[in-house]
Amino acid sequence: MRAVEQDLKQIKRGSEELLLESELLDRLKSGRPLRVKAGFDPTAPDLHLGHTVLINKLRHFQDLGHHVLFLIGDFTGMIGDPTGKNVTRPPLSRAQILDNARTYQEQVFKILDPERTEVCFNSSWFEPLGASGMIRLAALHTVARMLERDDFAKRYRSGQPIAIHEFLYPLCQGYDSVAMNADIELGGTDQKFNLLVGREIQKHYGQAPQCILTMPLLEGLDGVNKMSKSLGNYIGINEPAGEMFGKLMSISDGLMWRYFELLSFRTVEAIGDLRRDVVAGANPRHTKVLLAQEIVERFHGRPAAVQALADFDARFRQGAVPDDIPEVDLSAAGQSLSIAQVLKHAGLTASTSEALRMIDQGGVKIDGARVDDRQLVLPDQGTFVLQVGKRKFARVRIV
RNA sequence: GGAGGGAUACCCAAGUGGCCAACGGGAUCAGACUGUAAAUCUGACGGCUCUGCCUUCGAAGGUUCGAAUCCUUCUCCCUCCA
Repeated sequence: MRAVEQDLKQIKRGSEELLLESELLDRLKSGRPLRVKAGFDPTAPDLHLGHTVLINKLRHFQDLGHHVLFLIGDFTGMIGDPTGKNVTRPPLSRAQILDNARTYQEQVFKILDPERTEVCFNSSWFEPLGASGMIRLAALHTVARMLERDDFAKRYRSGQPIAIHEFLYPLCQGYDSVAMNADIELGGTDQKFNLLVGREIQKHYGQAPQCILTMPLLEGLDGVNKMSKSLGNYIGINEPAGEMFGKLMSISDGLMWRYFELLSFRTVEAIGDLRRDVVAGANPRHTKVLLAQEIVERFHGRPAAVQALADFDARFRQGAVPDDIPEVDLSAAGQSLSIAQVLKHAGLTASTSEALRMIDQGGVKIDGARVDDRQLVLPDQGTFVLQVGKRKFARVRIV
């Protein structure tokens, strides 16, 4: 009995909301491994730190002996989850979805225990369901109840289009819970509506409604929007150690505490101590280094994390050129190339116009020396290190 | 089916015949200051063989010396009525 209380505490830690706690407690007391569901849309092929908030929690469940059902929404992916979106998502092709799903599985086992994870694809029950089954499913819910959902209501009010199939998404997600016979489903706070629909649908199918555990959404690098691939404000867990470290260092001081809270495995007390130190005058930069080190170490190991810090210091505190920069070979074809052309072809700028602007603004360097002359012509052979801004480098060899 | 409103660059949004590559805000990028933080200041922000040229204002035609702006048709979205 004591253990069950402990487990519940561990489960709730860091979470936003647990519905209904009493139901979950009863299920925990039964002693059987719970079926823990979490769904992922294979819309983006890379997992990022935002996803790991939830995956870490799944890992907690596994550590407590429960069974994780990792759902890849290969069917619902064709709909595209409208959650939090103010526009209709373009549907993905079948091939894209399968491709993305594979990448998902590879990455998720960096955190989850494969032995206690069951990977499911919801096409396996939606394909057999058929059109008639889908209509029966759709009959279980009303338009008015769908419009209760805030983002639908907003879009409707502000004159944004809502396609009919977007209404199907919450229903499908709910039916997933039926098909998987889920005891509890995890999701971001933005998923609450969908998760609740799952309870309704389960009741219709004679199942005990699942419990719901929502996790806070992790803000992206901008500190405002939630971390997402499509907004480009994410840190992918497959990113190179240096990349990951750099991105973590670029977050704002305020956001850093949020990341500590949701990503760090440090105890609540330890984080509180760090915060006190900063308030007392410690340089927040050092604290941020601790965070960045911890996260990089988790995905790349200790040596890589140490190396990333060393590289970072060399590059930004001493202005050194990083070791592993892209190398580009360009053919001069007998004639000399203008600097703008080279920058464009090396992929450092999107266009020659942009290259010229960067030069005008003093953002371009060759072998460490600033370029002032937008007409500059490079010799028809040789190797140069080109830099645009603080972070874009390329070693260009002209032959 | 009927009536009305709308579509402008990454997003929001001005512009209703020449001064428009298109006001303004946001985002972004560069420079300065820093801790690749925040805040602040400066600048840029369609493309090119770049003191000039080319292509953009839902699409296609048309009127005009000249159109994002006027006309026609089409596509899409919204609102109200049925």
